[in-house]
Amino acid sequence: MSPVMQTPERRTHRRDDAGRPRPLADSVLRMIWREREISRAEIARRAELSRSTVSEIVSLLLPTALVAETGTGPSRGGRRPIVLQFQDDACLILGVEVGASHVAVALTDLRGKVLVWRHRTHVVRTDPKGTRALVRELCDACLDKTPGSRRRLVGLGVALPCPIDPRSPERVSEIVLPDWGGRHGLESIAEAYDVPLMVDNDANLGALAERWWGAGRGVDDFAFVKIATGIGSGHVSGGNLYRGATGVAGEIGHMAIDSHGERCVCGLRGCLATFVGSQALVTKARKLLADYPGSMLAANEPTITTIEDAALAGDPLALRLVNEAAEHLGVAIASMLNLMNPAKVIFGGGLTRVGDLLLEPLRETVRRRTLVSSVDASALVMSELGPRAGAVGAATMVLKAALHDSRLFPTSHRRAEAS
Amino acid sequence: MSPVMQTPERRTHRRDDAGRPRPLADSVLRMIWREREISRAEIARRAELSRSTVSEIVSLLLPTALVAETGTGPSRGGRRPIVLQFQDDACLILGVEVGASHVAVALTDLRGKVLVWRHRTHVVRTDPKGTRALVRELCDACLDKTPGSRRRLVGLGVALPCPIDPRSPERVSEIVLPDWGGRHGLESIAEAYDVPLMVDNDANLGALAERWWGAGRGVDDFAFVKIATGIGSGHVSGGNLYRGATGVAGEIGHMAIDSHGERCVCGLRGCLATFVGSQALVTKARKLLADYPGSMLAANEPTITTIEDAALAGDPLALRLVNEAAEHLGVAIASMLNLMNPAKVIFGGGLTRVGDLLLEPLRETVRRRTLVSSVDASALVMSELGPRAGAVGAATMVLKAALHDSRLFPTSHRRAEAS
DNA sequence: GGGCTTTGTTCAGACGGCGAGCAAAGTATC
DNA sequence: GATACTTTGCTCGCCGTCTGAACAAAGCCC
Repeated sequence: MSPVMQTPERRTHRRDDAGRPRPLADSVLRMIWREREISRAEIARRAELSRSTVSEIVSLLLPTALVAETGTGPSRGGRRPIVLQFQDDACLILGVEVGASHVAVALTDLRGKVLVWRHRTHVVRTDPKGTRALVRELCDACLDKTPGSRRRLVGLGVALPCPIDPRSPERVSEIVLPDWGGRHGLESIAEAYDVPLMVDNDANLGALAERWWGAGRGVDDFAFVKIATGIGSGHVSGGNLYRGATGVAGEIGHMAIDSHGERCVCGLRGCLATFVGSQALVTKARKLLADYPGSMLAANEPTITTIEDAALAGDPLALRLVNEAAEHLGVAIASMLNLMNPAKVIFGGGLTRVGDLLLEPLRETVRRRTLVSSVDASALVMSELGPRAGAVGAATMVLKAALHDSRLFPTSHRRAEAS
Repeated sequence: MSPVMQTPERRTHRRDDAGRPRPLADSVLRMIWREREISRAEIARRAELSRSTVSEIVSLLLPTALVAETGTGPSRGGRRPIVLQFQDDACLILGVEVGASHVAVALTDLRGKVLVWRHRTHVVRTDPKGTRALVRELCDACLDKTPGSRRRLVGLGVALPCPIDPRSPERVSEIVLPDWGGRHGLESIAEAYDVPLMVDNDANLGALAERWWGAGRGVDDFAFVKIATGIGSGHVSGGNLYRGATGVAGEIGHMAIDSHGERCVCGLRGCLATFVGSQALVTKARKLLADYPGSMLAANEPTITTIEDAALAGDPLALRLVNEAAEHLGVAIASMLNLMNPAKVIFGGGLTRVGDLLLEPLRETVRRRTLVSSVDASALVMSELGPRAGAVGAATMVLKAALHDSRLFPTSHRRAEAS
């Protein structure tokens, strides 16, 4: 039962695993997914099940087309095993990222591979209606490029640029998105495709994407810090997303790192966001331009993109801005490490374009500022998924839900609508 | 499977619920515990089980003496139900708190009620051997006061004043307790009683105690902030303890709230602990004494206790110290709220003696400093368990483990040693 | 080729939980 | 007070799930 699922489940059942056909079938399916290729005997050994049970479960899995027999594997001193292979292309998932000023849609397979990608800038904050139409348009475009995709669609995942309370996932914050009327209103799109809709915050889904496909693979406790217009973080704890009481956990941008600093919109003084957000950097660049008359930034009105470009080109002013941002970010990260004790911190979002220019001074700051040294410098890394993290994470949320309740897969027993 | 259990489980089993007699028996037992008194039919309704299944499970539970039939309840329009009552006094638990400078032991029943309490100050940090002997002595004293207690003992829980990594619970931090040689060495005591040993950090166990018996009842996401020699926090998320990657989560005392502040032992500048810890308050009191010649604190060398007393008596200097501590604490709490989004914050430890003197300015600071207002002022409250939170929490850890695996209860099928 | 191992299947059986049915013991209605 | 109805707790047969034993097929090793 995903806390962020909006559409009701297709069948009712009483307890978490009861009423479901073959309680262990899903865990066997997940193992095949995880291992990609595995034999029945190997499943039995790893899951500590009897070979007869595994055999019976596999015979139920084969007709779903999610798993296929693909030849034989190497002998272990006896009969050669039949290789069972998870069919990554058996189904498709739509992952949508709605940012502050853009919409991106990824059509993925069951291994997180992006098959079709659509991206368009849009005034999301002020135009909810147009944004909804755009999401629909880009989703349709993705599906139309892939024959038969509607029939094989598992679900629609959406990353939104505001906190989502798992208890009422249809609501969006009226503070962050004042023109949206408190609702994202994307239900009709999922209904048009007859699939479940799931939504969550973009930082959470970025974290999820890194956990499954990126720098967070195999790491059960880490933080994903997204530096874009604002700064948000998603936290994975014990392998699962940490959401807090009302789903607004991860507002690392509003940690106070200097109680004498400037007042922030959130009410605190000296928030991290007042030092490191795009707007803060641009403002600071303007202020310092007088001291750096030869800077590349003097040519035009500075933007976050030109600052990044200048830093990569070695411009002293831009480098100073990045260095100071790293210093402030380091203080907040150090506090976060002491409080939440992740094993790793993954940085995503726009500013990560500058790569080690940001990361090196950041590592140095954190190294100087944590005695308990809950993480060493090597645990501060850049996102591996880059700008696609949000949309891929949205698709991953659907994949995760389906792998934990395989009845969500549209295999055989479901719809026969037109593709 | 508790992550902090040190002694191996009594029987081996393969999966979490497999190999265990009656998978649903423990959840029925927990329901009876939770409801105190309940009929078979009511259990069947709430757990969505058939009456026949419940009947059979109860017939297994009755011989354990954890549950007893105690008459009949009111009719609901038909035959009157037989009341099943959880027997809180069927077993006993030892909960130990080892503080920086004291040892306390509570012998509790299965409802967290403290039956015997022993407390003694001791130089814990510098005398590991004497501390271990003292723990043993106080435990023996508790057991000796209660006839037959050794036979009915479920386990030994210990709260330690340093982070505990669930993956190696026998280890203690060499930084926090340098004289202890990296190990707490309490295994032999549990072995002497032939019960499992479980250990965890004192802030975590304070949080657990408040969750089960205090201000955190029914709250699935909250933070417990312990203000004593240092400042630590325990976090409950989704009803369970949040431990982080290596069990050191909750070092709220080392959040940086002023990057220009004094350097802290931890490497950061302007840590909360440099403003609000006992030592910080005493130092500050000395510094300010010149400005407050009439202060009650001028009589003797100020200590944290005399400062608390003076504040309660209305002394201006002491009140100023408390107010400023509340202000700094408020900044850290606000940041923590933004990052972790608890529904409530519970304050424990020594400084809480001053009560609303601390809480009121704290609430005001937090109110001013959180726009997203993830908690309102009423969600900042004092501990309900006070100085016993640690020891009671240690016992609760054992109780929780036993209620999730009733084979830990020493009922019938176990030892017949001398009591 | 013979002995051994491994794989995957079949089949009888154990076990947990379920629903039907029933007696006991209550309430509601006349 | 008699009758009808409800609720409780138990017994019993049934079903689905998983298991172990047995077996054939297919490999390895000597």
